[in-house]
Amino acid sequence: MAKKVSLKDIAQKAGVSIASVSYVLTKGNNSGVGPELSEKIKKIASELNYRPNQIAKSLQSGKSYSIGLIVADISNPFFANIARIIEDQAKKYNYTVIFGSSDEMASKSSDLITFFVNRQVDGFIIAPAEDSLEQIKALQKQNIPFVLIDRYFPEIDTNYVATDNFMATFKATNKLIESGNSEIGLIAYNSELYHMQERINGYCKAIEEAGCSPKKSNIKKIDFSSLKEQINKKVDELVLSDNPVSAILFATNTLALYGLKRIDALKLKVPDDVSVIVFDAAEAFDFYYCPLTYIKQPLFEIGTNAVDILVDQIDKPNKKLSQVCIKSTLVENESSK
Amino acid sequence: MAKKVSLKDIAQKAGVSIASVSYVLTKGNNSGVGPELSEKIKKIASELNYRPNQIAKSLQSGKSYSIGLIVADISNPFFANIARIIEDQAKKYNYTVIFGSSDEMASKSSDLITFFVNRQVDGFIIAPAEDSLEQIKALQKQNIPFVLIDRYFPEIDTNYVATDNFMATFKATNKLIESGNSEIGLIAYNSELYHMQERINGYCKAIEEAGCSPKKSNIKKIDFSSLKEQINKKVDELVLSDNPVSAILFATNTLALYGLKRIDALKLKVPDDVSVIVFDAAEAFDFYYCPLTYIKQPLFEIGTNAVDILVDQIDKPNKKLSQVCIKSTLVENESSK
DNA sequence: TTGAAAGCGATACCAT
DNA sequence: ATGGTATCGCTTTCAA
Repeated sequence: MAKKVSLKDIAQKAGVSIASVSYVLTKGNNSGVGPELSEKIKKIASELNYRPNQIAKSLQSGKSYSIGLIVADISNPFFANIARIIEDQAKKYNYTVIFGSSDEMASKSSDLITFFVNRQVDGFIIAPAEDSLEQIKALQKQNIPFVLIDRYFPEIDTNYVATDNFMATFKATNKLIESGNSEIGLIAYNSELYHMQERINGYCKAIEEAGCSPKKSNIKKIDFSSLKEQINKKVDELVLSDNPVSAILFATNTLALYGLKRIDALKLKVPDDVSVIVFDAAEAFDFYYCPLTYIKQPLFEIGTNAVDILVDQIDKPNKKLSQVCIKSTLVENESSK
Repeated sequence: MAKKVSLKDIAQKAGVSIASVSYVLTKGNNSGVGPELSEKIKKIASELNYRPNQIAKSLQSGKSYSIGLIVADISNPFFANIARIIEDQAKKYNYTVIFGSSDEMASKSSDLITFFVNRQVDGFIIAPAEDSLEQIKALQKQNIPFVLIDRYFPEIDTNYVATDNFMATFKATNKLIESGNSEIGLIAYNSELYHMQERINGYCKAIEEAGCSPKKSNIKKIDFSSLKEQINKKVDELVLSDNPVSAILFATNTLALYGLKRIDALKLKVPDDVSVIVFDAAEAFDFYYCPLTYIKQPLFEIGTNAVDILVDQIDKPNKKLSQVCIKSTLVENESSK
């Protein structure tokens, strides 16, 4: 790699001090440096195609202008979309985004956080993995700015931006009840994460308000790590039991993707045999024969807010925490009839 | 942010020099430092929870251990999947990935490259945008290591990893011919990018070998920036003309996504009314009523090879260039019958 | 208006 | 075996 041009090179060529060059190049016109000298330096800098070394700047300033984004899996459309929004928003503040996927595993998440802290990121945007509470607390203790997205921990006070998961599934379940479904199944992840708990709670609350009590047998929980192995059995339990459900609410779009495949394989028709509502849209559903009713999360707002809050927190470390909860909307289609 | 622990802090607490601390912490046991002192330093370092400042290391070593990934759009599943593979592979070498989306625009691509160069990335993995040839040449001239993926420029000698686009569409078109289709349409992007040209060439070659000459009216080109505005008209021109095609080859999965929606809207059935082959798989096709024949790109190989080659190039700047072309496979399903 | 020099944190050469 | 010190590129204080 050809050696890079530094302030020193410019200073030598111009026959001035490094300091003067620095002044001109960073402060612009009102640098205190004389106009002719100023011009000369600018000219040489551009001739030499000078590019400031961001690393050196960072070492000196203590700011890297980079943020670490940790999600479950960057290849998951939900997170890929958020990543794009975060990228664009971060660029507005001149921040760079470095990313990592935790695969919902605390150990990977922990490694990533350490890795990124060593690289001196100025802050984090994190969709925290199961059992990562301690890591988040550690971040807090070290006063490293961060914003949680998608999920958060109600027991600790942090910045977060998420949707109102409880209301979202509450409304969705109500919709299914209104459509005349009495037995409604829920397929969720087997997780203590707050967003998942809230989705389950919203479902239960709606059932209760309808005067029933939520049945354990209608709530199926699937392990993150063995989705494909468990989903068929859980779907079967819901729709093939003695008292089968007439509707299913899927707590994420990945669950729905595989769940619907099973429903199709069983030759059951949506919505005639089973009504369906899905949490989150996905391109995959574009071609489903029955247009799906789904809960639409405010991705753009989540992403932009997260960046705004993080950057603000980085600039003003004593700012009070921001906890943003944004409503999702229920997009009604045929599948919930 | 609580001030970070530095070598100096450890040195002070241990009553030794910074140099000794550095030796112990970087060289391990055979550091030349006495065993007792060694232990003492290690103990204090871990007590203080010392984390080396990667920025300082980078400044000193001239290596940032980060690579810039520039794709068209990180939220596009194709690139999101590649990003994940690159992330995992980079981690094996202790590299961090920072990413940016060019939206297929040369201007954005150029900004990103500059931005990342300033941040001292050690190298790039780039899916080059239209008209970005000059930027790539500039990278070359500056001796900055990079590997192109997905597309490359045949007129310049660079590292690249791509699939054999020509063979892929050649075989796909042949398949459609074998299935008895005489008029075959191609929907591609209106782009000079090599991968797109090769996909078009492969199609033409297959038609020629079948003893026909490719008709201009059967080849439809769509602008990147106005896909949704143009696709319906192009599909219509293919299937509703006086001499309609009986099969369509889509040059990317995004084109197919919208093209198939149009075909459905026209009440045409796949494959009875129109046979279809798609370049690349996508979750979106999982639910298409007719299982689609598609060209499966070797994503994993492309991603891992790109990282391997880049890291090798960073370590050995004089190494000769690697140009890797990996076959895609045609996954045959109902839609091409 | 200009510049010398300290310092950011870590490494490595060269003394002792 | 241990440590002083120059160095990476840049910013900023202080002095001239």
